[in-house]
Amino acid sequence: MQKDDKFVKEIADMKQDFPQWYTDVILKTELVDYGPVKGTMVIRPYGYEIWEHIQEALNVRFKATGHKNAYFPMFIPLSYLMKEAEHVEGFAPEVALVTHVGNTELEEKLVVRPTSETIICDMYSKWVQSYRDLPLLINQWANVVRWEKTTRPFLRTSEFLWQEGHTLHATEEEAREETLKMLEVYREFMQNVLAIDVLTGIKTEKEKFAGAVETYTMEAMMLDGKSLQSGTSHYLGKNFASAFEIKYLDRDGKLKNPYQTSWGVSTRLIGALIMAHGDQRGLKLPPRVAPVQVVVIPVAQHKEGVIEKARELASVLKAAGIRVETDERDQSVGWKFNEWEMKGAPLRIEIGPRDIENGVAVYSRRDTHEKGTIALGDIAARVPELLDDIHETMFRQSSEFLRSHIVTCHNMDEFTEALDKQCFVKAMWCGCRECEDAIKAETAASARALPFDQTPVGDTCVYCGKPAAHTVVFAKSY
RNA sequence: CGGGGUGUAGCGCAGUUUGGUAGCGCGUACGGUUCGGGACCGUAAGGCCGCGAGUUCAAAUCUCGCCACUCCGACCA
Repeated sequence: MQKDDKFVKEIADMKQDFPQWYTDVILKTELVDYGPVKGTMVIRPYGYEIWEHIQEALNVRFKATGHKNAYFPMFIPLSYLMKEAEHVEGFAPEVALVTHVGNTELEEKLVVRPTSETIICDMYSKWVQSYRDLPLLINQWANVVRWEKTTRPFLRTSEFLWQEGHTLHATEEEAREETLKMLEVYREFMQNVLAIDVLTGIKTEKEKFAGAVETYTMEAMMLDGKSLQSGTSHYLGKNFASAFEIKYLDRDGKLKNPYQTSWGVSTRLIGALIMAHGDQRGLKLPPRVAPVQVVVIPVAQHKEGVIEKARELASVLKAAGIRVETDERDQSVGWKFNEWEMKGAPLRIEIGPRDIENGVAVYSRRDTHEKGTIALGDIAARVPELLDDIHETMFRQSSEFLRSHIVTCHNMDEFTEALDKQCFVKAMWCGCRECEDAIKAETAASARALPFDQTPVGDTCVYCGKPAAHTVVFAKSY
């Protein structure tokens, strides 16, 4: 009993300092471990399986939109990176350089890819000859390296896993359409797979991708009110195509540069779902990516027939296509309940002598902590329904949390007050870089997105009072 | 790169002020009793006290140097 209180308090303390809670919970639940090289992380099997489910769900969507997967090298000649001016400037400070092989200095230094636009464009320039080769729709799953100064597992690590799509199109219109289409693919994925509602919009000039004409973003709200850029889609125009001399012969017999897009999401998504759904008890994983969707816990498992019944239930569920695990470890049930709640399993099923006698099993939902019983014969039918309902409930909670934490502000007093209350700030902005920088310097909040819905929330810039041009959402971010 | 903090068992820490046998909790292994919300008893294994010099009869402890990690600021999926 005393131990229980101590544990609850321990978790409550974690929640007070949210970043600390985050770090503790992902280490305790064995999602990751720290790598020996500073800023790197080891993704352990439990965490990696979440990534695999994310990959599966995205690949289904990419196939549906006509994209094919491919793979490009990790090493990029330094000269490639230098070809697009803004791109070099943006990435140079954080690229890792390979200068030697053994004792021999390399003729041309190699960068470890921070992103693959350059090497992919180099290949595309060989592949594209005719308008018949367009559109070119390719995605790659890869690791990239960005040597950041401060790191946090999943949210920002020196190396991370991601997916990057790179497409070429004959017309600007089609490329712009592609950019928005992929943003929508991401948004729909966040809603229907990760159960996270997001704010979508356009990045300001200051925040956009180095080398892009326009960057679209989806921002997810973490439980402490901070924003996490969870995915981006860029319209690149001809910036890279002209730098890399990608040319095709059009119907009219003229050589032209195609229009380009790129878009990506990373293992940061795992960080997003932890920080957007977690609670005092630990992780709360959305059912569609949870490595263990249902955990079956035999109660009084030493008694005759209990383990057998638990295994039988699990095999029924497995046959119904559910990821299920029977926890037969020699621990008390209370211990197992707590551990699986901390690890975020969406649904728990308890089966003990009493239940067997009554012909039922007890379930407990991770999202609402609601408990109930299911007749043993209905398990295969009821559990999938419950998992779907858990997903819907989690998304609704996420959506309500986001929508109720966006505050419209007309002056800087309201602005700082809203930030203190851990909210996103919706305000007007004149569009100048000076105001954007000044707001960041004073409040630590950055412009996250110009929402698609540009309904004015005032007519003067919240900072300088000049006539305003944009509705912007500001927030502190990870 | 600027400012703080911490390095002692797998993890979390005490011990350092005032030098004198290397400790506690959790975890691990073995044996037993338990099991409907983090059970208990017993036994055991596990240490370059961050690294290097110095002072001393004697250093986790004092002195000097170095290193690593971490939090807060500037940069970022």
